[in-house]
Amino acid sequence: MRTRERDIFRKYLERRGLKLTTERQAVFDELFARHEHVEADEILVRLRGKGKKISRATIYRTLELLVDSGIVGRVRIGEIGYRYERLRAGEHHDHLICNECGRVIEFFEPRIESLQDDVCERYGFLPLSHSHQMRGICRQCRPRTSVVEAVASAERAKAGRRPHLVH
Amino acid sequence: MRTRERDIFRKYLERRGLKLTTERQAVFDELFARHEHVEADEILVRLRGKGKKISRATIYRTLELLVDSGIVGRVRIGEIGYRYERLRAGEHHDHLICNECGRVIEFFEPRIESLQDDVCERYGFLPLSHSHQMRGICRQCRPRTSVVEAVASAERAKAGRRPHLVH
DNA sequence: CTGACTGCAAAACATTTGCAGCATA
DNA sequence: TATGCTGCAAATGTTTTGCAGTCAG
Repeated sequence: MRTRERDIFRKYLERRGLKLTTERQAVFDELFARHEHVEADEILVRLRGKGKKISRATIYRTLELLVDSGIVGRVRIGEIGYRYERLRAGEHHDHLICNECGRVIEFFEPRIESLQDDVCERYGFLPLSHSHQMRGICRQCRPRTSVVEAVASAERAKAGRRPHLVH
Repeated sequence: MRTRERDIFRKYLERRGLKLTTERQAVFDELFARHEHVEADEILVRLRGKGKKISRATIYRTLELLVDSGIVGRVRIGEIGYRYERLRAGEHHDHLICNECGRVIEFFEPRIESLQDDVCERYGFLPLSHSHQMRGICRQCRPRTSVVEAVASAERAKAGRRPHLVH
């Protein structure tokens, strides 16, 4: 399975004379095994856990190729470092990130997308990419989190040098 | 000038038994001297340029206090590190970032803000903060940048490990 | 005076890179 | 077989921290 993306990747490599090595396949598989937002190091740990021998450098190098080939996206979700997510061709989404459990919810709101274009036009700005995310408390965590606690949670997140984005 | 923010900061420090040192004042002044999006290191360089003796560690420690006091915002604008910007009470804005010249344009679109709330409601998500930015080519850089070049610019940015956000 | 602050240098982190040996097309 | 790949370890760049001396309230 995941033949479509695998083909894209394979062709991407072929076209520039690169090789589809076992390591590259392993990273690909790990990333496409389930739909998640993974950190580079998580991939290393998971693969090592499965007994595969691979180095951190190769993970990073492969992730760069995957992102470049367009089938994987790189987003800043935590405060530090990046998360990688598989992309479905032509689709696009932004993120809601829970400060409590770290859950990442994807959303797509066409009216926001179109207003973005309006804004760009207003400033004579040619948009090439955008990044939009909201942080807060997700539905699952809300029942056990009052608004007061939510603010405290934001504080905690800040103190712990985790989440918290400006505004 | 900048009495208002200076007072907020002073009170913020007082309330927690912290001290308003010359170094903290210097960082404050540098940040509020003009309205820009500055990197920690830029502040160091500027202050040193003015003959002030201050260490990088103190800059970072002071920036944390300023952000915490609410009068300064910390945003990810470049690919690496943060930028700091003074905030005006109650105001909020998001950013357009030029891949060519690095210029940062602030924008505020109430309809986007309100749609954000809609999205959150839809997912039962309690929003606490958000981060929204678009990358592309600004008005000043567009005349000398065709669309084809713009894409190339995005590529360059990627290769140079600069700009480029996913999507 | 005393607890808070500073500078320095070292540590921490995520990520990148140089290099010598290894393996895929 | 010839590039391109890999792992390793060292380098990077930003931000944080421990510590001993210094200073604001």
